Amino acid sequence: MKKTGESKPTEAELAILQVLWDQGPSTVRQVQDVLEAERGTGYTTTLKLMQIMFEKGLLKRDDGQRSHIYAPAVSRQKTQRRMVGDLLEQAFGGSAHELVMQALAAKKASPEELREIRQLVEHMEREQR
Amino acid sequence: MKKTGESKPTEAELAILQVLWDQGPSTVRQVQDVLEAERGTGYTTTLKLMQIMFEKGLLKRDDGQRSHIYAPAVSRQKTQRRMVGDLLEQAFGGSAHELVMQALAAKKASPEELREIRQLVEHMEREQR
DNA sequence: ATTTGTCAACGAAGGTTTTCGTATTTATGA
DNA sequence: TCATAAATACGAAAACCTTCGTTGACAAAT
Repeated sequence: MKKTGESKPTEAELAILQVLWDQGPSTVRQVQDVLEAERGTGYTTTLKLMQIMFEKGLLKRDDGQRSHIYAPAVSRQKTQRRMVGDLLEQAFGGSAHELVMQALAAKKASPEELREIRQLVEHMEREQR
Repeated sequence: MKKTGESKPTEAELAILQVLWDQGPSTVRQVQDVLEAERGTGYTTTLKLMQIMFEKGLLKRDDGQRSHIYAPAVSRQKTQRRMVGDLLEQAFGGSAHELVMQALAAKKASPEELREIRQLVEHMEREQR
């Protein structure tokens, strides 16, 4: 088993991970440019956060260059799954059914999305025999 | 429009809300008895938290009695919806499809649950015409 | 009336997250 | 070489969350 980032990312950390997941390995500046626009974060704030995340094992980094290149050390999938799992326990008492209901209510899903979701569920039902 | 609790509950606050949603209006002592067993929380800790939640508008209270009676000021549904909505934006970039997938992966849903979810989706698909 | 127990109130401490100011380092080019 | 720009490093402050010790009020039992 591999030992990756244990702690669950905070809100600000998650915003950084999103950028890195979307854009791939990036410098602090590149991440900050996005965050500046999105949330008005200052440069040193982003830098410090990314340094802490590196120490926590949430990010990897290549400091061979003048500007260090940061990359996620945790996968989007695993992080998402963990966060959903936490929410499921904390707010829904483990009822996936309830969570899905609220998710669909929170965001009007498009017909395409609904179809995808239905097919996913059907697939899981078939697999479960 | 009614102006209810704006802020999103923290983890400890959510645990208190759960108890109140489940048991109905309760004294600090009644809430604490549950939390004591669940997370080993001390009495004054629970009290302080509930006082803060009252100030924030997360709880209502009736102080007519010797022991104040606290009740949720926010509904379980709305809170759940808000939290799912936040997670959807923060961690899934708004993709409900992705979220549902991870939710089902995080917790193996039972055949009954899967059936319920499928029927829910089918219902929504029909409604959308 | 005094004691005993329960409760709300208050304040403060410890931890974590987030932000930012300042200093230091490094590359570039005049 | 020196000035400048851009980046990292460092430390500390501000805000928030969580916990708990202590105090005073109140009620019931003695």
